[in-house]
Amino acid sequence: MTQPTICPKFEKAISLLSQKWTTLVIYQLLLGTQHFSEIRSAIGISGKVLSDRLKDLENQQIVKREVIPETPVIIEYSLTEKGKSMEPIIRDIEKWSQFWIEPDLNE
Amino acid sequence: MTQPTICPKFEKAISLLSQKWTTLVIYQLLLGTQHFSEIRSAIGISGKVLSDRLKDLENQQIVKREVIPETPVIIEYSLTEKGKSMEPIIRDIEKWSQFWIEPDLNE
DNA sequence: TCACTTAGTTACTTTATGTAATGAAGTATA
DNA sequence: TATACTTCATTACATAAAGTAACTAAGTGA
Repeated sequence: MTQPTICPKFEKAISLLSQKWTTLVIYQLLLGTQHFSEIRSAIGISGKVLSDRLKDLENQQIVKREVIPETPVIIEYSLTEKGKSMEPIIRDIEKWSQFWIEPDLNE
Repeated sequence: MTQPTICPKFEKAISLLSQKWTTLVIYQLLLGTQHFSEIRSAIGISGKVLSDRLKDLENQQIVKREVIPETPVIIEYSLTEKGKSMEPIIRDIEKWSQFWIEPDLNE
């Protein structure tokens, strides 16, 4: 029996979104351009993992990293068009969660 | 500086969706009721992880597990209302991926 | 000089996934 | 009645991903 394989584009999108923190980083950047430590403290991610995630997202052309050559140098992270185009997905998750999720009380 | 914390409902939804395989399992069940080994071979997940995921999703009331007392016993997995309500999220990811994702050639 | 900041990195620990073998309950065939 | 096969799992073990904490380089400011 040949199985209908899952579309590789969809699979790739899923593997991106099912990495921990990816969605929250994008969610945070939907608010606008931010610095490393802003994202870090806003979503409570560690420096190491944020650094990894931002690299992944840059490679996927979802996040843009800009070095502003002032002194001291300023580094700005923002969403590309591709990144911004994920907003509907994230808004849907947001809406769904408001309606359907009961937050855990013991956390 | 007090940070605007992220909504716990949204966070919980995100942590659910960012578990590996969760979305693909739901995606598969959007096609209708299925048996363990159907899901397994359709999305290429291992028995162990599928077992874990289905338990998680049952606990979240996203998936319903029904034991049909025939002989041999038949076990059917399907989406609850809550599970079905995730369809728009998944369709959005699907649409987004079709437009924006270049599949990796080397995989 | 000393303390503090930003944007990371490094070494190490813990948790999550993956792989492969196994089990229980049943069927199907010789 | 062996035996081989199926389904829905579980177990033991290996590897990969994420978390923690200390550290670095370059700069500020007192």
